[in-house]
Amino acid sequence: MARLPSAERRRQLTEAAIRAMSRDGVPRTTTRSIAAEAGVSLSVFHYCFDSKQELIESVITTLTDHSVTVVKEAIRPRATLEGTVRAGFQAYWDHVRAHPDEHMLTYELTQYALRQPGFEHLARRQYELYAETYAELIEQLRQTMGFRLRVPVPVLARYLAAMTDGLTLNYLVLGDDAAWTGILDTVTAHIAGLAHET
Amino acid sequence: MARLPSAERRRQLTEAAIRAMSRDGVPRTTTRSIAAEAGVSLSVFHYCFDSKQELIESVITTLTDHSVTVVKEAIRPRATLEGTVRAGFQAYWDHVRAHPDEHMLTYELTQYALRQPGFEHLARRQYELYAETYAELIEQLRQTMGFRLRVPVPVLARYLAAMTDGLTLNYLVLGDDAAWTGILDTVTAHIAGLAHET
DNA sequence: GTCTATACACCGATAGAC
DNA sequence: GTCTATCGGTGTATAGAC
Repeated sequence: MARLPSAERRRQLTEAAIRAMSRDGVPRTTTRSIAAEAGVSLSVFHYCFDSKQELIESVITTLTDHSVTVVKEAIRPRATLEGTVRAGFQAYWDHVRAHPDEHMLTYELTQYALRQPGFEHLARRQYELYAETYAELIEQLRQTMGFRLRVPVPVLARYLAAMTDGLTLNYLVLGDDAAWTGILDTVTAHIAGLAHET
Repeated sequence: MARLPSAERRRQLTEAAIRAMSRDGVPRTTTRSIAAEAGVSLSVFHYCFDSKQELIESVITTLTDHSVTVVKEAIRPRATLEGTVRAGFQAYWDHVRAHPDEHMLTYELTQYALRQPGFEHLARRQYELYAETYAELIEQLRQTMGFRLRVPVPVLARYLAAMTDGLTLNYLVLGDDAAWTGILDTVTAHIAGLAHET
């Protein structure tokens, strides 16, 4: 087995864990299966990570940063405010439909973190980061496109984060792609209606 | 050990499992800990249930029916439509704040069911039942209080189910009780605004 | 520092005695 | 119906080779 620096091995094992957990689910993913997926022995795993928890912490931070990137890239100014909101939701929704396993995994890891003593902060960081990301994007759009909001930015940001979270989870459970267009339309109209021109 | 009929033992074990899982989380709840919580031996457990999966199926159906009852009891006609919606959200929200562990457990069990081959139908049944319950309540309120809706009932029902689900999960992760009143106000105004008098 | 081999306690599940 | 013994598999730890 090639001798690689520990940092590189950690990256390999983290990516292997994301693949294995997305495919098999968190509970069924064992340290042995992660090591096999990365092509190393179980002992190498425990040389790079003190425990399975430490590996999962690495997985959570990696995936959280990725999700924030997805949301940030989904939203950018268009011709009208309603069009901007619609395109943003659509881009995010397309990502959910294209990568359901990855989104499912983030929910599983949230539950894992909430139940693991000393890991609650990772779940909170994840959800706070979502709300902060939405808040930044709203503020940015507000300045670029010029409008006022009928509700405070932090309230709208948390509402957006929670609502998209709920829609995503319900889609992952129920599927039925066609059923959500009407809901996205209703939500889009609501959000756009919360803003008015200055 | 007293010799009880198998059906009674199943009920005891199901209730013991709900207590143990709410307290310790699903992954940490072992068949041995459930048996101990119910005051029986491990073998009695495997006499009443073929597997841990079969016990969990019993837990899921029990809790799903309970959640539906909570939502149904939360919503009943008041003086105004906005007041009805507000009181409904408030009653549901009070239940979430009073029993966070039970709500957390339902999310964990949803994830469990989605990942367990042959159990996906339990997760779907759960979420379909929520949407159906909301649809029934909307229809019932519509006839009692007399109003029309700007969106089809099934769309509004699914939207309500998904949104309350997302708000609940975000509250369970972030806590911060005070932060959600503004969001509940915004949502209440939106939902009430989707209806108009006939 | 990196990797191999092996051992241990615990889990879910089952067979078989009483 | 109830219990003991036991199985393969899991997370974790460590002694020691390279």
